[in-house]
Amino acid sequence: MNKPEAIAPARGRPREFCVDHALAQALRVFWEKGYEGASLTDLTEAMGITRPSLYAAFGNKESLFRKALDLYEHEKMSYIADALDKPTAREVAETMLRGALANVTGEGPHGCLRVIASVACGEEASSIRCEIMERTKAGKENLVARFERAKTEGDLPAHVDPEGLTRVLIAYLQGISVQANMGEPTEELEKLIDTALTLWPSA
Amino acid sequence: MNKPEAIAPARGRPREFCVDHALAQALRVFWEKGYEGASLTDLTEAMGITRPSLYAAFGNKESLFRKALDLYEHEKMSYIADALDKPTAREVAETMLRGALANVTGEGPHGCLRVIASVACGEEASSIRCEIMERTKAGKENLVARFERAKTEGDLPAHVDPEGLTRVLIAYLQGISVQANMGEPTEELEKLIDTALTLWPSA
DNA sequence: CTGTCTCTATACTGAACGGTACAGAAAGCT
DNA sequence: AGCTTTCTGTACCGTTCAGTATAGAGACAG
Repeated sequence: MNKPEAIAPARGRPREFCVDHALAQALRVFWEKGYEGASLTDLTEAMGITRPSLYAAFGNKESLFRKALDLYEHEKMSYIADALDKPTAREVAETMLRGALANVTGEGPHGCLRVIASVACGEEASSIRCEIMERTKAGKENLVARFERAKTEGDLPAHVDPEGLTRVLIAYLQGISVQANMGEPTEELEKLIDTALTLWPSA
Repeated sequence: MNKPEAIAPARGRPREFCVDHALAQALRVFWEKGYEGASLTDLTEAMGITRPSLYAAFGNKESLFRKALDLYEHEKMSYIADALDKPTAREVAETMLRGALANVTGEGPHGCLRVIASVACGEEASSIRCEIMERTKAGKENLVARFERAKTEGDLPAHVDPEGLTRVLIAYLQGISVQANMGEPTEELEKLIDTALTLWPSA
């Protein structure tokens, strides 16, 4: 659509706000309130811009959300890539769990944007739900492949089902998000993680 | 407030709809859309009554939701009481997990009303969220007590933390709800449960 | 300077929101 | 028959929703 646009030719009146900063503020609002719960008034007030500026810069509410979701995954879910690189399945799981806990109880709203947005969206925003489902499914398949590799490498027992184990791990992550969203303190969720790791299959 | 009202004295024009049936329809709408996602138009259309009738019979939207939540817990979450009566911790867990799966993938919308409503509600409906949090906390404490008993009875190993194990079990349930809500098929979630039971601590 | 381009700000659109006033309809009581 | 009581249906309240038309402000090219 756009050419590489090299260095912006800077024609016309220049924009008075920083797109990246505005997007970061929008992310925070979506994270707190979900997609449908975030009104344009909430968004524009947090972003410090007016509605026409928002529409000119980001298209519409849905495309703004998609950009915010990209930013979220890039900034807040980077622990997933780290986790997949760990040498053993147990370390993969532990890195995922502790990374998720830091994310959902650290700075920013409590809970995972993916879970909040997908559970909260009505049918009018079903394309949002589909988008999140697809991204979640892609992440799941990476984990299944990782645990299958772990089986061949002998750091998971032969009797475990990689698919089931992945769903268990994802359930932990979703449960942590839901409980953090309900305000459970970090220490309580650490107990959850410690117990989950106690249950984790040993080779 | 109301006296026991014995047999209704039946003064004035009688009501033309069945309150229980209307409440059941309201429950279905809240279950599909969450508290804020369910509009009065959605509700009255599904219930087959007009707005003034709804307000006369149920008070307002929030009190209608509370009554619907009562009905939901009584009708759809009865497996919890069954589970707590099982003789071993493993059977408690298995009954909870399979009961929850039947509930969130059976007839009716997919996912647990508690999870949907608590995650989806914005701050204007925070009293709803608080209500759900308290009910969830009460259920959690029952489970902790049950697992502590299981430890004294020797069907849980001494090293497990009942609190952590309860949070793990609740995370399973919440994860099942979130994944069912995303449309995952029953068989996939059975894999989750089977693996979770494989991991469950043995005495 | 004049044009042209792109941004900003005000003010608005029609629709949907939760909630209600009011008038009429249907029952029991006397 | 009235009279009272309670339900029903219509039509509305003010507010908020996502999205936009329009006018003006500010930067560049010529």
